[in-house]
Amino acid sequence: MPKGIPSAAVSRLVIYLRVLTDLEADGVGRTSSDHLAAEANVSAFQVRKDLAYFGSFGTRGSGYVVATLKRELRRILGLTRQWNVIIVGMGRLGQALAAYPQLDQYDFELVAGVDVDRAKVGTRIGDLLVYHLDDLHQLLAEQRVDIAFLAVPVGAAQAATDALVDAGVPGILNFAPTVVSVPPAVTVESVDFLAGLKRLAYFLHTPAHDDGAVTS
Amino acid sequence: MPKGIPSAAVSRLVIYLRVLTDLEADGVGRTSSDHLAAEANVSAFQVRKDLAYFGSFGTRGSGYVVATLKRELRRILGLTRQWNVIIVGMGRLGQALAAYPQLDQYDFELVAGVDVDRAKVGTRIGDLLVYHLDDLHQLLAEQRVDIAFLAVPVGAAQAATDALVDAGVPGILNFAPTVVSVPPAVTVESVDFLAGLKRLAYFLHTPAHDDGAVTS
DNA sequence: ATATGTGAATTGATTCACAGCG
DNA sequence: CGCTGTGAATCAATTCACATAT
Repeated sequence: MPKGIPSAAVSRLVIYLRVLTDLEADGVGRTSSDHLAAEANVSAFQVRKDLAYFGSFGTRGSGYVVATLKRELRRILGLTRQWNVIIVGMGRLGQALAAYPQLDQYDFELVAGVDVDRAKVGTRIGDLLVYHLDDLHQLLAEQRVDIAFLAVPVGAAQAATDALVDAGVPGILNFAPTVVSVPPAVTVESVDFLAGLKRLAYFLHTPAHDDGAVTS
Repeated sequence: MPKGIPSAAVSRLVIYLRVLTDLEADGVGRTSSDHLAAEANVSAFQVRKDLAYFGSFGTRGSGYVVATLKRELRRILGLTRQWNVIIVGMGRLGQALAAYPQLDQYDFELVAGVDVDRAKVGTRIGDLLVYHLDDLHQLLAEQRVDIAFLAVPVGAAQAATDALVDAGVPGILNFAPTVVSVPPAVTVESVDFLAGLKRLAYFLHTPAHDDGAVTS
């Protein structure tokens, strides 16, 4: 069924899922596209269209059952299986990520750290055993790895990416403020706060904005 | 001149600026849309169109002068003036941001920390003096503040945002994994690694991807 | 009566082809 | 002759209006 889905729609599904989680925690049983739209800062049309890309999950006249829609969104987003994650680069950022509390909320499981610093290799940081970047193949032989958090300095990002690709890691969440190149079989998402900061500078610097809304 | 500029174009300008900075560091004096495109993982059409939104900066037949184009992009993005930044939420993330090395590279100047923990208020973290959230007005009276890094827990994000809006902070870089609402006069950019992670899960989970490229 | 689901219309962004200039 | 700059064309995404189901 997924055919030509705007990737912006996927970003919004993530938001809807959060809203639903909050609603469920508040004991709300049913909701509507209007309500979801208000919480997510988008239009109700948008909510219904985004959901329609994947199926139909509501009942006309009465809206959506929170628990049902939440379950469906988790399924659509792939959040019903376990994802094994390694952290590449155990500096300040890598360590902060290792200590991040709610990662396992949706079965993201940290399975190892990776660094090039021999002083760190073999130690435990948090409860992650640290491997050397050169031992990635060995690590991947022992352990399925779905996702790598790339938390190395800019200058090391492409080389580390190449090593990850070579070892067969299919997904990379890139925290380095640079574009990394990968072959088509590998998927990269970037989390780039310096880019966000500079976009913000642009919007503040330049009049002509009417929004007040959010981007990811 | 800025009229109906795709916000994706702004994101790409940030990338082009990085590429130019690298080129300059390598002593390269001239470049072309083809070359920039290759480095930024986009098409040469895209590079030229993005630049054309703001003016014309090259010379036909020979391309762009690195130093000139870099200067123009800095000007367009608003990176030629100083931006005063406060960090709201001096927990693990706030402290990591306070210690981030290259922030002043483009005149982003950290001027204060903010927290609600009385044990932190009045102390220095890094070299940031920490204010109480309730004293924002006082802080803003002493000091121009252009941008707040919102690094508080999810549950506190909207309340802290309201306080920032009320105190008159025009720009917010939101690190909390939630949508915050602001009036139209305030600009928010979000840096949401959990959302990025879930998008990544979706793309890995769902076939139908041909890309290998990046998003911000 | 009410709120979803969806084809059609509109708006927006990207791609293209080539005119324009050095 | 080469590479930029840009109107025109294509492609994608959002908005809308309303038919549809409960």
